[in-house]
Amino acid sequence: MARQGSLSANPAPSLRIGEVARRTGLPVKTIRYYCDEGLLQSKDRSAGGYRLFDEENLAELAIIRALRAMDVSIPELARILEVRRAGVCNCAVLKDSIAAKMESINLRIGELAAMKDELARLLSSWQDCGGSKLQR
Amino acid sequence: MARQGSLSANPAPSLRIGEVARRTGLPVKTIRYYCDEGLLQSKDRSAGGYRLFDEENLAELAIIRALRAMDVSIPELARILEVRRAGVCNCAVLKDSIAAKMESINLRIGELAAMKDELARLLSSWQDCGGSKLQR
DNA sequence: GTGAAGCTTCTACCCAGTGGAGGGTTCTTG
DNA sequence: CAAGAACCCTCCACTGGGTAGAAGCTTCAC
Repeated sequence: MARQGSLSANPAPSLRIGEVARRTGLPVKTIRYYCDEGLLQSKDRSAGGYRLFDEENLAELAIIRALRAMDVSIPELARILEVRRAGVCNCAVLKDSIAAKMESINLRIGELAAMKDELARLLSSWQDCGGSKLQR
Repeated sequence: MARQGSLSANPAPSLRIGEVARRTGLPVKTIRYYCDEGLLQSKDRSAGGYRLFDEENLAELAIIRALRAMDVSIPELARILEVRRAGVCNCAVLKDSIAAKMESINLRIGELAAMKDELARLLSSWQDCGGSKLQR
C-alpha cells in the first residue's frame, strides 16, 4: 500500500517506542500494552525486533488518550479504531459510544451527588459525638 | 444451637454464611472475601469448619455495605472496623475519612462534568459528518 | 441412609495497566 | 573494532474488589 502522498502521508515507520512515549506522554509500558491489546498496530519491526511506529500511530494514540480519559474501555476503543482503520467514517459508532458515555456520566454524577448528600447528613448528625467510649 | 437470648445482645454465634448472605443481601463469596481481608471476624467455627456469625457481624456488614457504597476502600474499612472493635469512639477517624471522601467526590464530579462538556462539544462539532468515507 | 443444599478451600479470571528480571539491540565514543 | 550506555524485547507477577468454578466435606430433613 505504497501511498506516496507529499505531506505527512505515510513515511517509512521510524519511531521507536521511547520516542513515541516522549511525544505522547504515555509510559512505554502502556504503549506496549496497547499494542498487545490490538489497539495500536506498529507497522514494522526493526531487524532486532524493535517496534517501529509512524505518524499515523501517533494520531491513533491521540485518539486513544482522549477517549481513555473519558473512560472509554479498551475493547470499545479497539472496535472504534478497527472501524477507523477500515477507512470508513465511524461517526455513528463514535456518536453512539459517546452518547452512551454521557448517559453513564450523568448517572454517575447523580450517584456521587447523592453520596455527598448522605455523607454531609452523616457528618452533621455526629456533631454531638465526643471522644469518649461508645457502646457501639 | 439453641438460641435462647431475647434480644440482640451477644448470643452465641449461630448464623452460617448463607443466612448472613440472605439477611444482608451480599453474595456468600463476598462475605467470605471480607473475612479473608480481615474486615469481618467470624466469631467461631462449627465442628465441621463452617464460619459462624452473630448479630454484631451483621451490624459490621451493614457498616461495610454502607461505606463500600461510598467507595471507602477495603484497607480503610479495615482500619475503621478495627478501631470500632477496640470499643473506642472512632468518630474522628470516620469524620476524617468521610471528609476526605467528600473531597474526592467533589473532585470526581468536577472531572465528570468537564468530561461531559467535552463530549457534548465533540458531538455538536460532528453534526456535519455524513456516512461517507473519510480520509481520516 | 440418602439426597439436596450448604459449606469449605483452592485456583483462576476480570480491567487497565505497572514493576521487575533477564537478556538482546542500537548508538556513540575511543 | 570494542566498550559501555541507553534502549528495547518478552515473560511473569501484582494491583483492587470481587466473581466463577471445581472438588470435596457437613448438615439437615425425610
